[in-house]
Parts: sequence; structure tokens; C-alpha cells
Amino acid sequence: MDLDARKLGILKAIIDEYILSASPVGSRAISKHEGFNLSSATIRNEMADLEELGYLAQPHTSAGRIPSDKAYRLYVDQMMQKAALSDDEIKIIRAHMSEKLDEVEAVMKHTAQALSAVTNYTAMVLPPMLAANRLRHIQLVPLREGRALVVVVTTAGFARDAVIRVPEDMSSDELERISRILTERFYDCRMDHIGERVASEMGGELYERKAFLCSVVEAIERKIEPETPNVQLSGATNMLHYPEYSDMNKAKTFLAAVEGRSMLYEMLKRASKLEFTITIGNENEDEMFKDCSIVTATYQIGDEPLGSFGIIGPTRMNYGKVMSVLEYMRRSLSELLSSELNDE
Amino acid sequence: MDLDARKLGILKAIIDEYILSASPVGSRAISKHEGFNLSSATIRNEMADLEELGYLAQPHTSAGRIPSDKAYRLYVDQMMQKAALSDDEIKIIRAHMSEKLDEVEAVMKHTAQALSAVTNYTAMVLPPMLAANRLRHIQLVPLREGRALVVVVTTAGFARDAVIRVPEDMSSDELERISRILTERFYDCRMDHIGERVASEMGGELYERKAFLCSVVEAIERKIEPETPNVQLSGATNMLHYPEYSDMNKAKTFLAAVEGRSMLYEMLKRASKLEFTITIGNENEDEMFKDCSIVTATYQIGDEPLGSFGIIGPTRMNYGKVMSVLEYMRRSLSELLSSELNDE
DNA sequence: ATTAGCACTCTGAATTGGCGAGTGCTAACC
DNA sequence: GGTTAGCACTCGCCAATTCAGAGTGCTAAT
Repeated sequence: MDLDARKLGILKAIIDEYILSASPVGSRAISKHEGFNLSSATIRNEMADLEELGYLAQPHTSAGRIPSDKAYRLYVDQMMQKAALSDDEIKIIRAHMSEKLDEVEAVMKHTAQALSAVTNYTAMVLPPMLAANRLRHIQLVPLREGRALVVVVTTAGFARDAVIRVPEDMSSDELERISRILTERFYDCRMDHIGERVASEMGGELYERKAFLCSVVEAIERKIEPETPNVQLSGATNMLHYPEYSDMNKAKTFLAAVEGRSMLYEMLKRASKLEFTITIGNENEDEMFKDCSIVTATYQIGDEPLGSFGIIGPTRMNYGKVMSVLEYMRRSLSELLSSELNDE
Repeated sequence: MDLDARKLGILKAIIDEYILSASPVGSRAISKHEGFNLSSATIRNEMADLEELGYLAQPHTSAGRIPSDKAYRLYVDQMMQKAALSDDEIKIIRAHMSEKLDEVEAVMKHTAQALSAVTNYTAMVLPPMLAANRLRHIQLVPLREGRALVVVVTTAGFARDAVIRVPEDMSSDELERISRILTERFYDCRMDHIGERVASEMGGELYERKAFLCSVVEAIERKIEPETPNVQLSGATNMLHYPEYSDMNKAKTFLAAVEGRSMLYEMLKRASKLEFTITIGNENEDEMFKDCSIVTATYQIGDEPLGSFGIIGPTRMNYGKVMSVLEYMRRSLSELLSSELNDE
């Protein structure tokens, strides 16, 4: 059931054309395509075959053919050529990323913006998951009556904070003391191991403050994997430019789904196990995205994957371009995060 | 040029009706309205007068009338009655706000969600501006070669961080020492005064580190008023439900404008000088929002205004409801922030 | 001052009739 | 046998047309 060279060529031509035009492509268009010297009738025969094999579909008799998800899968796996980024595109990315970025949140936001600006699709970025980071500092800062702010800082320069309760009898000196002890004791400990370590090392001078320490640790653990999905989103409205979403209801459901973030969060989390993923149309589990394709990549510090980001577009997206952009971004984001944040 | 009681009554009836139906209201509908015992012909005469006075407009001959911005202004100033919140609505708000909120960002996000969920319009929230907060703690945490993270914590429990450069010859002990000195020296100093204070008190033991301290202060100052507008947005897609935005292009421009955040940021900043603002249609400076109304309120800790939030909807919005919601939210948000963050 | 009546206007929805793009099939061609 | 020209047919799309309904303004009567 695999295709001969000619069928492949025709299929590729159809897909390329459809990606550009978004409207069913007919036999005539392909027969005029450079390279083939075949009449439209011949192409028609081939197209009928391709349709039988499930690679093409017809919206209705007497329309051209459009590629099926199966066709896109084949295209992505075997015939797509990555499109190198143009100078202009690189300039766009640079413009977004070269601003003064002294905070991780800002980096994430600008990454999303750069991605959506350069691809014209919808971009999403999952901020770093701190699990694999190592602790650098813990600070307890007393606030008003019975409250304090826990601040944790990790090796890579990420800070998280949370308000916690403090026993009434605890002085601010003692909070300072505890901060110092915790920092010392757990310096360079993986963030996701702090919980167990604290549990096992609760003895000694810390024992009497057990309950309090537990609440501190719990607060920290909540921050490792943000429960409030903090996914950065950009260019959701780009989708409205594409004829696929000229139907108001489709547009509405798409935007609503995306605004909720939580689906994106799940997808990105799942995807952060693999360097790249491409999910086409029906391969998506969410009903919502059955006619979208989603391409993701991970970024990392050293070898440790930190988080991921991706592009959502119509199945008819420009896969070649998108892949190149993600590759480029993966590299620059990883560099940016491991070597330095732009403080100048 | 002021209106007699009957004209006022008719105008109010028209506005109330139009707010519900979004379609031009005709004389017949009003004449049937309870309270008036007038025939449609009489109403027509009055409507013609109201039109001449600029309170009504006709989309075209032989359509009903729709209220002008001027009419809404009158409505809001003189005839609107605030609609008390229903139990259901209060429940919705509670549901959003009662989650575990141990971080200011999360509070802001949930506030926006609650607002948009309960009003069905678009909600925006400007996170606290730290200018009026007082410093509680400064911590410099060494990261890799030549970098450190500055963390500042304010009285109200807000934390901000930024990556900065550190002179190569500075030890981590010295960073710790400087943290302690800075915290001590500027404890309880208004955030927006730190700059000048540092400039004037640079003498003594800190003098030799002048350049470094300047960069620390600069980083802190950048965080007081976030340049990356960090406005929380929720329910942008709610607008698509309203017939005003059934036109794709209108919807597109609205969503794009709103996604950019920066306009919202400006508006909210401007609005944060007043407890409440209502801006109707053409009163908006931005071309983009000429057929929206925007209602805002501020929240505060004690008497100090911290930030603001608001609702964007069609000019035909339910002003009474929106005002009540904002009042309610203003109170609960101010309480939440001044007394405690929900850590349980 | 109010109202009934009427002619007039305008929109929006439904219907219709080409036009054009594209197909599938058949018969001829190399 | 693979390829192609030719042709009848299908179907969506667009523009033009029609028609009902809602609403108006005006006038004359109450």
C-alpha cells in the first residue's frame, strides 16, 4: 500500500498547494505544476487512487481534493523540507528577545510573542518546571500578624513566593534563623526532593518547629508544579485570519478553549518529555483541536529539560517553517536561560 | 434642554429595553410597556423629540431607535438603579476567590476570572503598583558567574525579583552583608523613594560599591511600575456572544487590541486615580473602544490605592449590574489583600 | 394633547438562475 | 498499457429578485 514516486510527488504538490491556498486543489492546477508533464486527466486518475487510499478527501463532488490527516502525517514524516529562516524572520525573533529581560516570566512572555509573530499561528509557552532545579536560597520574611512570605530561589535564578501562616510566638529573629538553617541544610538539593529530605531530617534543632516547617515545605512544593497553569499564550487571534476560522462558532470555541489555558498546560506537560512533537488533527485527544495541528519543543538548561513551548495552527500549517522556528527558538531559549538573562 | 419627566421615563424604558435586546426599539414596544398609557403615535412624537435632542439615533428610516452615548451618560448619571447581586452571582464570585491563593499573581488572575464569569463581559485587572508599598526585605542571592538575583519583599507581601550583574570580585558573603545593610537601612521606606534615599546616603561603608548599588536600585525601580504590562485579562471571548461583535472584523480588531494589553494598562493606570470610572463609547480616547464602555474601580490596602480593575463591554452593557459587581469586588479584593491571602 | 389610520421605507430572509471550477467516464492515441 | 482529449454532469457560490414584517412620519379626527 505504499505509494510510487509519482503518487508521492503529486501528493506533495497537492499538500504544498493546499497549505498555501486553503482551498481544494484541482487536477488542472497540479498538471500545470512544474516538474510533472502530465495532463489533468492523468492527475485525476492518480488523485482518485490517492483518495481511495485515504490520503485525499473531497469536500463534495466537483470540488478539488484536500489532504487528509493521514496525508499530513506522511508529509511530515517523509517529504517535508525544513524551511531555513529568512533574515527577516530572525530579525523579528531577535527584536522580541533582545529586550531587557531580567525575569523569567518576561522571557516566557516574549518567547510566546516572538513565536506567534514569526509564525502567524498561536503560540504557547510552559514556564520552567522547577522540579529539576536546585535550591539556592530560602528566605522567610515576616509580614503582618501571623504571616510571612516564603521566598525560594533556585540555581537557575527562578524565584517563587508564597504567603504562609506563622505561629504567633515566633519572632522575626527566629524566622531569620530558620531561613539560614534551611538554606544551609538544603543548599543544592533538587527542588522536588526537599519534601522527603525535610521529613527525614526533621530532628535536632528544628524538631520543635515541625508543624511550621511542614507548612513551609508544603508551600514550596506547591510552587514546583504550578497548579494554576501559568501558560503564556500569544497570537490566539492570529487564527482568525485563516479561512478555517471564518466561521464564527469555530472561532469562538477555539478561542474559549485556548483562553482556559488548562488544556494547553496538559498538552505541554505531556509534550515536555520529548524534544519535539507533532500532533496532527485527529491525533489530538481533545475534541477541540481535531482540526488543528500542534507542534511542540522543549527547552532546557544543560541536559535537564525545563519546560516546553509550541505552536497551534490549522492542520494545513506550514510544518517546515514551524519546525525551523521551533528549533531555532529551542536553541536560543536554552542558551538564554542557561548562560544569562539579558540584564543589559 | 433638560427633559420633562415623561421624556425621561420613555428614554429610560428605551435604554432598558435596548440593553436587553440589542435591537432598535420601536414605539409600539414602549407604548405597551407597563406604566405608560400612551399610544405608539404619541411615543413616536416623543421619540422624534429625543432624537432631535441627541439622545436617540435611528440606524435607518423605518427601524426603531437606539440610545446614543449621550443617552447612556444620562442614564448612568441619573436614572440607573444598581442591581443588587443575586445569591448565584455571589456564589460564582466566591467560587473563584476561595481557592488557595497564596500569591498575588494568583489573586489577580482569579479576580479577573470571577469578574468576567459573573458579568459575561471582558475583565481586566491591574496588579498592585508597588510605589506606595514599604520595603520589608532585600535579598541578593548569588547565582552563577557574575550574576545574582535581587529579591525585594514589601510590607503587603509582594515579592519581585530581577537578575543583575555582580562584579567578579564580590564574594557571596559580601552579597549577604549588603543585603542585610540594605534591608536595615531602607526598612519601611516607600518603594518609590528608595532611589533618592540611596543616592543621598551612599556614603560610609557602601561608598566603594556605588556602581553596584546603583544597578541594584535600578533593578528594583524597574519592578515598581512594571514596564511589561502585566495586566490580567479574562473573558475576552465573551464579547463574541454579543451581536455587536457578530461582525468578524470588529471581533478581530477588538480581540487583537485587547490581547496587546498595553492599551488596557494605560487605561487602568489612568483610572486608578479614581475610586470608580465609567467611560462610555466615544468618551474613550482609543479609537478601538469607541463602541465599548469601560467601567473601572480601584482596590486598596488601607487608604492607599494599589491598583485597579475593570470591565469592558458593549456600550449597551448592564451598567447597574456591573457597578454592583465592581463595588462588591472592590471590597472583597481590598479585604483579601490587606488582611490576608487565603493560605487555607 | 392624543390617537387612529395610512402610505411609505427599509431590512433581512428566502428563492432563483446562471457561472465556473472540477470531476468521472469514454474513446481515441502513441 | 499508459496517457490524453473531450464531454456531460455536479455542485457551490454569487448576484439579482422577491416578499413579508417592522417601524416610521404625517394627517385628520377625537
